[in-house]
Amino acid sequence: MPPSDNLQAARVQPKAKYHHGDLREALIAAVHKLVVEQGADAVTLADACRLAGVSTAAPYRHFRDRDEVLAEVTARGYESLRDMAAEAISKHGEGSIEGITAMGQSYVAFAVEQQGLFRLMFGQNSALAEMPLVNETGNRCFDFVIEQVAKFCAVNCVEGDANEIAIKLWTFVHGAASLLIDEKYDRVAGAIDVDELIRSSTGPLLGQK
Amino acid sequence: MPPSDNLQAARVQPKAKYHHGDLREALIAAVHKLVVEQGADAVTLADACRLAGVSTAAPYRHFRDRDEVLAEVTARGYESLRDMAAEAISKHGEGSIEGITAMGQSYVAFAVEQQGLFRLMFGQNSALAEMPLVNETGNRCFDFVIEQVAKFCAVNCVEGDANEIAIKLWTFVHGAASLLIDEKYDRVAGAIDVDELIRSSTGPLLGQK
DNA sequence: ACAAAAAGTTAGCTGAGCTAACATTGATCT
DNA sequence: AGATCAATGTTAGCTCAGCTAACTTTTTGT
Repeated sequence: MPPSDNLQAARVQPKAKYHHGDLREALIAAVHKLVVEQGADAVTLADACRLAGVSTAAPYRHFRDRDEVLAEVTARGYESLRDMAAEAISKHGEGSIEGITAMGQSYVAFAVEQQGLFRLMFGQNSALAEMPLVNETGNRCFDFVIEQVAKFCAVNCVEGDANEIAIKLWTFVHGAASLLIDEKYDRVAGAIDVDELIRSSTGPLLGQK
Repeated sequence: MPPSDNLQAARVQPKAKYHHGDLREALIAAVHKLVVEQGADAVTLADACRLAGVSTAAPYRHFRDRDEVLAEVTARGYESLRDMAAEAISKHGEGSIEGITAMGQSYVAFAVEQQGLFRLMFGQNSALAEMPLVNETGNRCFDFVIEQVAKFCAVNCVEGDANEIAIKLWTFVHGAASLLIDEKYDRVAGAIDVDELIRSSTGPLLGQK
């Protein structure tokens, strides 16, 4: 009898032939799903194999090890976060405070919707941190955010170093996202309106009244 | 031949007798050390046993499972963080902005000095999050921080809800600590003076000019 | 059509978490 | 003091995940 039919039943793409077709992508998709659902630590390559309907040795034809799959998932997370930020900006126009605020809110939304992935992207994993793929997509993502805030500062002639202000805003939003998904806010207050928290802090941090 | 003599050599307290004496504390100390050095995910109960000079089955006389040891380490982390905050406040006096700033800086210092522990305290571990020991010490820690900021607000008659302001400050400091230890700041700027970052943001977030 | 490369498989190793059964020791009770 | 018992060690062994080696099947290129 085949082991754990429940997982095999949830197979992303049923495998009729000996060769899967696109196991590499299927594994990335499966690991992404598991990361989002259970957090990276709990993710097992073996479970991903069951989802994809292949043996536990199959991944090693496509990836060096478990970390390499996680790296791919992480990199795509950065790209996705960047896309969300870009969308927020383009909706309100570059250089507008609404755009900056929306970008911050989208950052938090990403963290909430994909907790496990967010933590993977920002957590400690020395192996991942050293991979060029992860670093490059990460840099592209952060650069975009900083760049947008700097543009805002330029347009609005806010005093102070644009880069420094951008970093402050990022710091705040990142703190909000982290504390929110860690459920730490619950300990010191009732339900918190994080969107409002960000809205009311963006101004002061930008040096406005 | 005995396995991994290098770890046995580093044994916290050499075991001469059959009974260790205080294995419970020795294991907590060993796990703490390993958490700080390598991060919680990489910590192995087996390694802790080697440090303490006992067999890998010994811990189960004192702890239900690996998570219960981590819970103890986490709880002590909260206590330690609270102590650092209390020290910062008492050094500058309650209700002073210097005390609030110092508290924020001590928060960051704790994160930097004990990265792995900080991440354990604020990361995702559903099993730990449900343990009363962890929750209670965590609450005591956060309550203290919030309480001090609220006191500051009361003394200085700052407008706005004291609790809300406290949460904003905490958010900012937590974000700074997280991004700093994740080395994300490096990607968008040269060396950052986090102490200065906190100093220059505390005022605006407190609603001051 | 056939050889080579790509991409699967099974079997098996290591090492960690954990349990069960057994051994040793220190504490307690008479 | 000596016997007993609870506490706290140990060894052996189970499961399961990561990973490798050797083998098999399919696809691809000449």
